Amino acid sequence: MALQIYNTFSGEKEPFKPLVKDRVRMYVCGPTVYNRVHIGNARPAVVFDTLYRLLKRNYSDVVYARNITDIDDKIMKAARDQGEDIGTLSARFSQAYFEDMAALNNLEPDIIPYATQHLPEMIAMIERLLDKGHAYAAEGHVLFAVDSMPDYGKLSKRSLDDMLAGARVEVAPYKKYAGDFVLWKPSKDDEPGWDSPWGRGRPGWHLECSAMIKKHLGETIDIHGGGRDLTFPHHENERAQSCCANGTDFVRYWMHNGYVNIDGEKMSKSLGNFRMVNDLLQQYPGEVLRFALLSAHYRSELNFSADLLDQAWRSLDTLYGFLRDVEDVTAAESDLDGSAFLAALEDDLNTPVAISELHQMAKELNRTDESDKPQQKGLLLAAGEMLGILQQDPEAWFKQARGGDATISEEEIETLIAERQQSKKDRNYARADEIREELKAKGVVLEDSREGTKWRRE
RNA sequence: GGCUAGGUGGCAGAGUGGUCAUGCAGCGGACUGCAACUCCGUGUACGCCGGUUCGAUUCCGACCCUAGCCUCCA
Repeated sequence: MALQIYNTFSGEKEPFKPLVKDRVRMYVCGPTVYNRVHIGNARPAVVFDTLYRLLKRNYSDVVYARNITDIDDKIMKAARDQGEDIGTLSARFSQAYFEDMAALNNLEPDIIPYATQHLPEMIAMIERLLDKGHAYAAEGHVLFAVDSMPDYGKLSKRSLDDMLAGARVEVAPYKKYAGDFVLWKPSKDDEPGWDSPWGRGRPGWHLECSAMIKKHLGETIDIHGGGRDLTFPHHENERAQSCCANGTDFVRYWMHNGYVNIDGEKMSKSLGNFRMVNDLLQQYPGEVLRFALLSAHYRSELNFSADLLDQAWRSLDTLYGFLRDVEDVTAAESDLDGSAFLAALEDDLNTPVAISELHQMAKELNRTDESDKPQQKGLLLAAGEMLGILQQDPEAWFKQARGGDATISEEEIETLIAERQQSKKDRNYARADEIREELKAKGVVLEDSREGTKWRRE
């Protein structure tokens, strides 16, 4: 079955067809780098990374861009608070972001554009919008005139009247119309700014994505992704800018992931109920976090809890356990073509079902004849790679520290295991059991088998 | 107030007009010196009330509840 994608724009699942055969251009909104990211911010990165892996498998020419917003009022505030230059601050947090994303096994996007490196493109786009009558300058600002675009609001499915009726914000005096949004705003002398035809200032938030997409991916792209909360106003406004400036279709498939919730509430910086990726990484392997994020369909909300992470960890243990049993089997080159696993991913990235299929593949690997194991192992590893999991050495997986620091070293464990082997040989089972208990108390579980004793931390 | 999503077994989470999701946990059994791993077995799940239907968790309507967006936000 061919890839199906739910398109926010149409509100329906649609067959995916790239604009140009075998060529896919995808853009995902990245972070505003003024502090470390939380697990909710990580969700789109993991979801669209998984989609990227699938696209690369199915199409020969895929380009994935994920931006860094490095100019923004929040960055300015954070820099001021810390007596730091905005460039220094944003460089530090973009680096931290890359580290967090790498820990979650996200591949690097092909292009990582920075807003501050695209001021000329943004200014050019504003000029274009002014020329075409879609924008106007007022009091040092340039605003986009939303009523100049007939289908403004179509992406987020709301009418201007509805929005204004429910508006809770004061309307700035320089706006001709309450729904108009800023393309350019003036900077005070002590604020970062760039020279422009409208004076020294800085761009509005939505503009960077429009300008960078046009420059790096073209006027019409295939997929644009991000969190659900970006649908409005960010993506609606991006669409308005790009469609009006370029005069062509902007995005063919809009994709939005659901939120990560805590106790049924959206995780957000303003609510203060967020969990930083970096903090979680002190307690859980990145792979566990990734697995947890993929355990729900990307459009659903995902309730985040310690229980969820523990379940993810146990599930990965089971899968790695099967792989450990076939460590001496060389995996064959296996093709996922026609597999239920692939069909699940191609059905609007149904990762819960894909994971279910992964378990079935692992079971199959476990029960199949020796002669078929290389093939089955290859399949399982290939499927794991599509999801960005199961690529570690199984032994290393089980020996990694759990929940922070290891209280006993590998050498000490090996010594005790050797002593226990001897005790067993001497039929001193009391001592053997004592060692088992001692290790268990230190979070080490022993598994005897014909080949010897294996251990893992838990 | 306007608009948009949802409500599935202890937990997580798919899906479907009529046999089964799946995983984690639990329980029983096999295996094991004891364990662990693994294997086998195991649960009156689909918010509430009506309607359509031979049959609805799945379709339709009302109701209740939850979350989100309308303001920076993945």
